Amino acid sequence: MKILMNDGHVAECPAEEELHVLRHSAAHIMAQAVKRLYPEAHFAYGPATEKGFHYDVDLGGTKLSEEDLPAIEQEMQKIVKENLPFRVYPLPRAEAIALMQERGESYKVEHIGDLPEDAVITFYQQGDYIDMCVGPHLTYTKALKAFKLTGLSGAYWKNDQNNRMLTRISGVAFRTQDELKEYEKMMEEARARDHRRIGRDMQLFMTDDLVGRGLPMFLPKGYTIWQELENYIKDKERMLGYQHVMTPCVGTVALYQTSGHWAHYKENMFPAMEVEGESFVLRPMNCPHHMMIYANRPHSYRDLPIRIGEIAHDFRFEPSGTLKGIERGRHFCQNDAHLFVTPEQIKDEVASVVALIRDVYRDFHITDYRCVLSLRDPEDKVKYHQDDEMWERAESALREVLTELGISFTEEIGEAAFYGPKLDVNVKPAVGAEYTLSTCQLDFCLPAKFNLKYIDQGGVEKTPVVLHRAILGSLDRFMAYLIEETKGIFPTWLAPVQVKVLPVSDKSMDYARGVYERLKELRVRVELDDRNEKIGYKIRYARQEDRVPYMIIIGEKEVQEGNISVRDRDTDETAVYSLEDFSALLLKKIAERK
RNA sequence: GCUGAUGUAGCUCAGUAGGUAGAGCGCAUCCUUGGUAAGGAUGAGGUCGCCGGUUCGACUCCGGCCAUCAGCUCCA
Repeated sequence: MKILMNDGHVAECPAEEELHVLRHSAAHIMAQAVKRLYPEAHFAYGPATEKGFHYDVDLGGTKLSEEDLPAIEQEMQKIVKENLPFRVYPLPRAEAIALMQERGESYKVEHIGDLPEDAVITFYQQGDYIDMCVGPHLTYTKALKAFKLTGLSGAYWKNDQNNRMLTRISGVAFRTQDELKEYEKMMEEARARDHRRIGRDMQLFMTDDLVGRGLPMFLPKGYTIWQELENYIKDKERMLGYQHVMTPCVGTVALYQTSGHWAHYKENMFPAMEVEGESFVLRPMNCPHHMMIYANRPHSYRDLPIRIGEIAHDFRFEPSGTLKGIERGRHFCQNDAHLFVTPEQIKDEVASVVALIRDVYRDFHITDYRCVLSLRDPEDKVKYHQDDEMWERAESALREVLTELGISFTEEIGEAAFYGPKLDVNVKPAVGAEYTLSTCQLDFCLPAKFNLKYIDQGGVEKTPVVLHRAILGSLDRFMAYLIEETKGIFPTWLAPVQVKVLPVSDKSMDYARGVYERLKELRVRVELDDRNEKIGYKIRYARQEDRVPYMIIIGEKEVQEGNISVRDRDTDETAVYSLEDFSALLLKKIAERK
């Protein structure tokens, strides 16, 4: 594929760049189509994206609806057919501004203002459409062979919600029609994996308007998984010396004033409740409660590290537009812990947290994740606790430890908690934007605010350092992730129903019931399908609806021979066992969390 | 919260130029006792998201609200 570089020469495109160029040019072609249909349109940013492209457009008073997309797409097809050549030319800054002003492209003018004084400003033009752009681009419009407009949404100018909202028109583009079809198929599969859909189909959780927005409720089957996860992580933590506590979901406003949440986090909290002259809030985090537990009695350096863990219910007033099933709600349960350590212990404890994250990810086969060192934005005087020296110390300490541990991470400014920097481990869901699963945060701030102390070797009072960490993040979100990764086909130890007993007919019902009762005694999560249906129907149901790992089929043959036929979900193969042999194997598998 | 779209049975979806609704699956009952992914019959389910307005009459038209979805912003 030939591409037009911004110095005017035509080059062969490196294979790995092809899609990006294609998509970027698609954005320009779309802009041209939009300009033809809506001469009043002005353009902001129009980049290539992961699977396609979008352009943020200011249409003045014109409202676009999804019904208008086919017309824009058709106009794009027309432009492709016209096979217009792309041209490129540089302009001196003043002329560039003049050209954009003349065309009413105020966003481009503003963009030029943000560029360095000596920047070379290049313009790409196809037909009568001119766009300020560094390129490269296609050489002819006909090179765009497979694209589709996918949606319409809003987007803030420069991603700032204080700015004007523009109309974002999005599309996808690929090298060939086949690739496009492949993509559409993949998207359909992704939608089928959406945890909200599977959660409803499998009866894992529900929501109700009357209960409230962003307040999911776990149904018996979902809560079963939830409890298994809770036991799993608490068990791991106990082995690492964590002690678990239980604290209330409410605290006084004064508590959160002390911690600084009231100053830095109030926007995300439910408003205060006045009771008998005191103000209470639903807690958004558990740090203050755990600080008070630490402060409950004096500590020696010999006691540290103290690791306080809790599966804690939290409430955050999330903007309504951000709620998403159990991935992000206004109530959730954190797998939270606070590690109170001496400065010398920071490194070992961070290492131990990182090791735990890796261990857990191995258990759940999580391989596709990204580590981010989240730093404060020093310019943001509102969001962050103000203490430059403290931030300097915390950020460099955390960076140093992560580097020493050989973790590859990217740094992101303005992503820190108000009290300190964090290591975030991010994953991507089937549908939607990346989110944080695990986090480990280094905090020199809260221990001081709560005046926490320990007595060091020399008998001197010192302030401990606190690590805030969540491994499963929130159980809710972790479950959302698991549902999407497994498509609801949970490993046996997590499966809400582990075994389903399916009698072939009433003649084998008594025997089947005996098998069912025995497995129940062994604490296996077992169900008996005693409905008056054919065996084929029961099997289909057990597979499709419940995704049950094991089906035990009981007919007259099994009754006579005194054994059971077990059909394995994963292999689809049926084998004959004695009930005792099978249950021994099953219990072992469950105990090993497989 | 912002921009846009959507809201009909448990689920997936039809439907009416305004005359109070249908299908498939699921569910219940009966027949069938059937051996590894759909046996048959009958039946019960709907304040057509909620509240107002226009109209003789609104699921349909208009307004407001609520919720959901996509994206933006934000976050565990």
